[in-house]
Amino acid sequence: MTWDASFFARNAIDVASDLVGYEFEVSGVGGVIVETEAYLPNDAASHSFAGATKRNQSMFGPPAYSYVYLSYGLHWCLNFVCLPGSAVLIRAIEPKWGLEAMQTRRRVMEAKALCSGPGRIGQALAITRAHDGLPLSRPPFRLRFCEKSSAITSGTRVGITRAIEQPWRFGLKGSPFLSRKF
DNA sequence: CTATCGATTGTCT
DNA sequence: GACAATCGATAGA
Repeated sequence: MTWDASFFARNAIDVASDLVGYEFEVSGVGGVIVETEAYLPNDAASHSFAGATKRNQSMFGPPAYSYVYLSYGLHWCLNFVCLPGSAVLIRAIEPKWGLEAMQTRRRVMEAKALCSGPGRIGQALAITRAHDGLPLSRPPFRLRFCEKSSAITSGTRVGITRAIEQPWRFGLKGSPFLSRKF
């Protein structure tokens, strides 16, 4: 079982929910996606809300591509593009491959602190502007379906000031690698 | 444990 | 000039 571009050519809410449990890696470093958030067109908290700009152009490109942006001037965050103007933010990963590389890049040893947050993932997987607008189906990325190991939960999104009530954050129930509890 | 605050820079008003 | 899809350190309960 695997995925294709049509998997992402859907409502970002459905994609965000379905992505939890997938395995993802960048140049051999990664693990299981355990937390995601959906951002939609006409969503006041989405970078695409005010229309296409130089920064968010990837969000308006083809589905199944990456959208990487710099958060607070210092954290690179990774999204998977869905239908035009929508994307799924990858918020937490359960480390599985390349633990040593992650520990070196993050300067932390505990597995729970390596990828539990969008900025931490960016640092652990060495994501930069160079990873923006690339197809998820080809190196350095690798994304593959993985049988769900437990139930999916949902809740409100994190770190935003608008549309804060939307329950568009999804996660693996009970996972110790979440960025926050639900 | 929770709460607060500084860091740092691209982007938009 | 203001602000941001965050993190880590620190102070206090």
